[in-house]
Amino acid sequence: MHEIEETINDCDNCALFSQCVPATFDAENLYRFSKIVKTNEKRAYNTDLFQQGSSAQYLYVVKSGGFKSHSSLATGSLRIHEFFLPGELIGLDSMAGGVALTTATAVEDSLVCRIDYVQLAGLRREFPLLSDLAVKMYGQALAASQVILECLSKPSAASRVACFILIILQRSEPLDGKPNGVYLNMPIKDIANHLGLAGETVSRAFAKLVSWGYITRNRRHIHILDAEGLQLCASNTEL
Amino acid sequence: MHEIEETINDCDNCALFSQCVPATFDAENLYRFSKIVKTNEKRAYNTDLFQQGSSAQYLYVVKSGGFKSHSSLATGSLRIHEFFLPGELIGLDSMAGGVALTTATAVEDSLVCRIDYVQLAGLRREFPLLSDLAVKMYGQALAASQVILECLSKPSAASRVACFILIILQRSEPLDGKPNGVYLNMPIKDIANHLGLAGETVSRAFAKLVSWGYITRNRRHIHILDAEGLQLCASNTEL
DNA sequence: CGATTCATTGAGCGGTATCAAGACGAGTGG
DNA sequence: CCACTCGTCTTGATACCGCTCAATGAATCG
Repeated sequence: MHEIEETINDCDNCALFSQCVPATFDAENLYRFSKIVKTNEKRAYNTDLFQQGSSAQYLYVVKSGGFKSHSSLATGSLRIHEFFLPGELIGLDSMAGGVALTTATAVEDSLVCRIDYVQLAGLRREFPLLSDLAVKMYGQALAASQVILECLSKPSAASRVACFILIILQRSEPLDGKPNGVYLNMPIKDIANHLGLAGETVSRAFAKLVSWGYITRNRRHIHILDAEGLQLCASNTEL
Repeated sequence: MHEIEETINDCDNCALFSQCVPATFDAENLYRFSKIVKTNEKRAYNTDLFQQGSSAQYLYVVKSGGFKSHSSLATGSLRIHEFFLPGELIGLDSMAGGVALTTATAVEDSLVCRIDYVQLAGLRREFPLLSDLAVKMYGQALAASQVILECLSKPSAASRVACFILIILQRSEPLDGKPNGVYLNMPIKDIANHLGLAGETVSRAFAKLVSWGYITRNRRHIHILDAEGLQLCASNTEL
């Protein structure tokens, strides 16, 4: 058994610990894990975590701030694939291939924890528990992807935006204590791109949701007044 | 070492073997793997592989035919999440939670191979190689999901349909030798639902693609004439 | 052949993209 | 403190596109 003090990171002191990867580890696993994690790397607003096409070496955990993943097509058009909130993993999709499928950019000043792919794979072979955890993480990522997909398939702009708010709310709930507040740390334009809409349409959709009494809004701060109504609006194919 | 003849399935004789899960296994692993696979289960058109909310026990590989996964929301609206072609895995997303997140239904008479989750997890703990394979499979599933997401975020119906054709083409290419032909084994209405469009709109989009000379079409058989043009159309945000 | 399901085609309407102009906030320098 | 500027966001007008509804056409099966 090793002393916690020997660890080179502060996972055991991290506010996100209970939501993070090593939450289920025993002391031995936690120690081994701590050796392959570089915690609290700082990334400034608008800087890239990694770039599309470059060799992917690390899995990241968002500790604070936020990121977006996007890819540019040959035509020059840019599409935003995902947003990453504190506690979420970035780089799962590139772990197998070793090549980054997207570019990840900080939408605000952020802190990340960095895990080496190769060392993680080594640890995974030693600790079956870690293999199960990987399956769980991937399953969650797939489920999250399906939720976004469902959101994208809605025909109405208001439905998509309502759905998007609920998604972010649900994903940010475990960490911030505020059950009815969401802070959208990305520009409206990025949300619009992500949802396959024009920025102006998203703006109007927000205005509708406010006028209907479902939410109040102050710049990027959203407060949910009527979660059920929002849910109804999100699931409604019409409107 | 065990004799191949002892295996209870015919993985070693399967036409899909080179594209399938056990392709990278050595004889020992293949033998062990064969013990937990039930091959060639028959599923008739329109029957469910599993249902949303039920306990998920098996991972499936599509051997022939095809499936769609869909979920029904409280409002009664139904959304089709994914289509599964021969050689692809169904049930990855439900492996961790043990509850089926979607319902999977055969879109034509099909054959599947069934793998028990629990036994697979046991094998995964024994054979590190299998753990790596799981990561690879999940990575592919995530990547596929992102591709679909990109397709959904396109504003134009023609773009979405063109993108969808290319996706199916790319995914069916490794198995059928036909590099420029696609058979869409699902009704147009299902494609429309999946793409967030109306059935009529998809029909018109097909007509456009035909009139522009990108494809020819005979019912559900699609023949690609100009893959580059189709690609251009798919990636074009306008049009 | 009639019955059913699926696919196409047309007419009208509503919603979203587009373009343009204006409002608001934050940061800067006088 | 105020003018200036830049980026982000909002608001308005118009054209286009896809949704809806309804009717027709095509294919499969009993």
